[in-house]
Amino acid sequence: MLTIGTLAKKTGTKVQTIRYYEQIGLMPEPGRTEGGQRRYGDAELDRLAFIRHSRQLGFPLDAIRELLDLTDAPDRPCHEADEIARRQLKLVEQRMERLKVLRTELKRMVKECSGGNAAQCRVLEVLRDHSECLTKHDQIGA
Amino acid sequence: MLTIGTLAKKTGTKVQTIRYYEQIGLMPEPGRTEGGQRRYGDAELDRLAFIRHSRQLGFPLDAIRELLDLTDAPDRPCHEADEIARRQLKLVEQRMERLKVLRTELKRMVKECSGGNAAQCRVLEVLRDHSECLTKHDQIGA
DNA sequence: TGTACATCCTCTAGCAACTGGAGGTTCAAG
DNA sequence: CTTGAACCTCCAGTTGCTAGAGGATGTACA
Repeated sequence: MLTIGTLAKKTGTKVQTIRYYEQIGLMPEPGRTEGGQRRYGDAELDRLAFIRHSRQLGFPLDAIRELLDLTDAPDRPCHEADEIARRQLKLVEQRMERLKVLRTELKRMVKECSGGNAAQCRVLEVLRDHSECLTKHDQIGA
Repeated sequence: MLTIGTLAKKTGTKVQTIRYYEQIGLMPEPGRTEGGQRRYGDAELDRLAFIRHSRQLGFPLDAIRELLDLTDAPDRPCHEADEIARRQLKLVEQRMERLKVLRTELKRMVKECSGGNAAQCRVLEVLRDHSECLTKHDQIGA
């Protein structure tokens, strides 16, 4: 039986995060001691490790929820999990594409900076005037 | 004189976002009509365009605030803006590195999926067991 | 058995950067 | 003068946590 702190350490999660996962129904309500403290078993440890690993791979919690449903129903076809992973892969690739464009633009801005004062600053100038950009970058975020 | 809606259209911003920028002090409080509606001039249009473009390049609002301060003080040295851009460039490059690792892992997962049911699913298996990963990926998010 | 103190509990609020909706007012065209 | 699109304020929600207040519990050691 593990305390929440031990579980946290073993999975590299913060205690509050575990409670948060419980709150949103991603982790089950565990058993409690007489005094009301949570105690976890190996099943919960596995589940949390799964969640954390999926997060590290960038899966959003909703996707993880679906994946967990699949592990709970081992006879359902695999392609659903495959689908989710493919979706995530696509997302990652899209983000990389966008970042590539941004990197190019930023590199150019930094390179052209000749070190005068703000009035002649190329960085500020490029930001001021979108038309100076060599590439289109219309989506926000990264 | 522009209404908030026209300003929004011209800059590709949502109306609410403009009001939000005003609320957090990124945009100035504009003039109002007798009835209390906001009216904007060209200075505000330029400022908002600057903000939006910076956001498209991934700059966080805090950084944009600094950049705006610089454009307001044209005799300050340029290297501050340069610094901010460099910082952003570094961030973008870090994100790309992380995404690259994730992409590799996800690709492998998807490739190994042979299409049985969830019990034999490679995707789920890899997620279950971190030790199967070829690379380390310890940071969450992307 | 007592006590110290690390860890646990719940609850609330905050982060970034918006977005959406309710419920009501104003503006401009016809 | 009416109509209806666009405006107003205020509040709540998004994602995925994180931090803190204020108090209870569990365990090791004397």
